[in-house]
Amino acid sequence: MLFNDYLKNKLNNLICAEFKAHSIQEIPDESSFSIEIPSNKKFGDVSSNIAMIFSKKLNLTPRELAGKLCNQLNEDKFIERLEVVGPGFLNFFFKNYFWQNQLKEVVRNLKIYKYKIEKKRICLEFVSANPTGLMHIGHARGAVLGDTIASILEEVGHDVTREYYINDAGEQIKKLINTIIFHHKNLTNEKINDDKNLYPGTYLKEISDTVYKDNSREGLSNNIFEKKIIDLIINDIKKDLKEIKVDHNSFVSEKKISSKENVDKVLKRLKNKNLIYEGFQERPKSSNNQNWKKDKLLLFKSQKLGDDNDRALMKPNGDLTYFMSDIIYHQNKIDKNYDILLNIWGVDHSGYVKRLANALKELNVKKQYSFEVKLTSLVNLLEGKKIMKMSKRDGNYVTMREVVEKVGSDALRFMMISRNVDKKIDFDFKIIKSKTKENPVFYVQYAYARCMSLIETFKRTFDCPSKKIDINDADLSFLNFEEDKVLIIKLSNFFNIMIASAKSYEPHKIANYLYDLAKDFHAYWGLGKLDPSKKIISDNNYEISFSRISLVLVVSLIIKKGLGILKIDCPENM
RNA sequence: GGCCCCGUAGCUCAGCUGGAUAGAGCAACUGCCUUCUAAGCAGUAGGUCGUACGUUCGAAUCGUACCGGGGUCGCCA
Repeated sequence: MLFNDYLKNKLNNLICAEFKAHSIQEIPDESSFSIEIPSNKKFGDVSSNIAMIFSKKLNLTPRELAGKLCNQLNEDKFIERLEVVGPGFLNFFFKNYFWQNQLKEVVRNLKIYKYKIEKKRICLEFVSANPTGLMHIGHARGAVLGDTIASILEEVGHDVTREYYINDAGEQIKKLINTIIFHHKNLTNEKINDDKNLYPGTYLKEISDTVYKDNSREGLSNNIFEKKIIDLIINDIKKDLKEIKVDHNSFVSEKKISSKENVDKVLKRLKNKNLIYEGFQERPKSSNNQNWKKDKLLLFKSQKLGDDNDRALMKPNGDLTYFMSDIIYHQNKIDKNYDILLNIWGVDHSGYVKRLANALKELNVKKQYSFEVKLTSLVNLLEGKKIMKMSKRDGNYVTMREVVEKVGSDALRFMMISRNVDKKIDFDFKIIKSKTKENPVFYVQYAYARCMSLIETFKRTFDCPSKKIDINDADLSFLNFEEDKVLIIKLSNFFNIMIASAKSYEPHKIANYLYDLAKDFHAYWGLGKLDPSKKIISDNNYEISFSRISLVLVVSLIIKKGLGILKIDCPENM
């Protein structure tokens, strides 16, 4: 059993017994106390705050309870030493063979580890870039983040749908179609500028050419013409997503889901809740819509729920607002009985989250579900210290495609999740292309390659080129140095990182862990430089070499597993 | 102005959701290449965790207020 599970069980049982002895009915919450790896070695290999958590309930001081637990644990065959320290910490020092054995546990668990989670059905919506142009670097962040979160959630055992919501309705599509038609009719090569209310850029010119070349516009209904254009763009987006290994298994069309039937259904429910009315709104300050008229329209009583304003559901011309179709879309997900609706949106949608959450809550008072949104911050493209200008005005922004061509999928993916969502990312081409420690992708991959190289050297040295390194054949009792232990503890903590990452929807925890592990491993490797007796492969001692190479093997397995979840390659040599 | 996010070393960021002496990378300085991959390793230096109260055994972490920075407040999506 892995150390965390072992201690958790053990401590939990003891606490349960204490509760019983004190005639306390309730069952102690296993998740309320911690099993952690202290940053300071002095505080043990592992430490727990359990006594401080439960002492009050048991009417003891933390140190008293800790002492009691300590006495009962002292017989444990794996524990070398156990201390009660400070306010009541329990600090565990395990025997070496316990840690040596953990290495085998890690390998065993790599395939079969059962994460302790309650399995949920999760609908994860991400990317959902509008089909009006190619993806840019900001989209890439949402794409990689969403895809990676999905992989992590699946790894720990959830059931995840990766969904792309295609915004194929509304004003922007009209603008798109107008742009396509403009290009076709534009024989004099007139430029698009702001006041034309069209999308700038050469990309849509190409789309226009393709649409009109393949199939004459004649004979196509407006609907089919429109669909053809959107399909072309969506296919380009899909192609780009494939390049960075992002794959959705569900595409939902806004147009389709906003059927009259669905609209009526939602409106009826809102009406029953007395949340809609017909009224007027002031012209918004920021709107540059020249066609704006003060008109009667259907409104949602958002103010009642703490919003600044009531919000439009239907435009005067009968079209749905984005808000309305989004309610329908999310209602649809709730009706499909997902436990969790998780959305990855750009941070510019922040003001919109509460509004939608409120509407959904009102519509689903009795329903169990949770609605969560991760808002991704900006990405700056840098070349050294210089920020590359993203000129949106003329439509010539740096596309994700170009970035991938320059740095590859691995580097892009790693960078995009290396930071918490609410921090901006400086995507520096200079760093990302460098082969140094400063470039985290490289550093981790290099650690893996170094492991592979060591394993090869081991086989060469002991003349067993076809040998398969099996940790069960190794005598791990040679792994007695403090440095061995540090690495082993790190490795046996992998599954805890995974679950923490899944719980908080934060892939950067895994990225950071892998960087840390790589660092520890490189340090381990470096020991041989300072002290030849600590070389991983010592020419004259097969047994010691074999045990150390087993440790190296597990490092490589964990890196491979971790990078695999992040969908990043592990080159065998670099 | 309302709401959301951020403020940790000179710079870019972690900090395991309340734990013990706050950690990495870069930049600076010092060692280590007849090499188990120097594309690397070891070491030195660098901090009033924006400020002030509060919550408790204990706060970078939770709460409130303020200061500073960003985002957002459409009949765009």
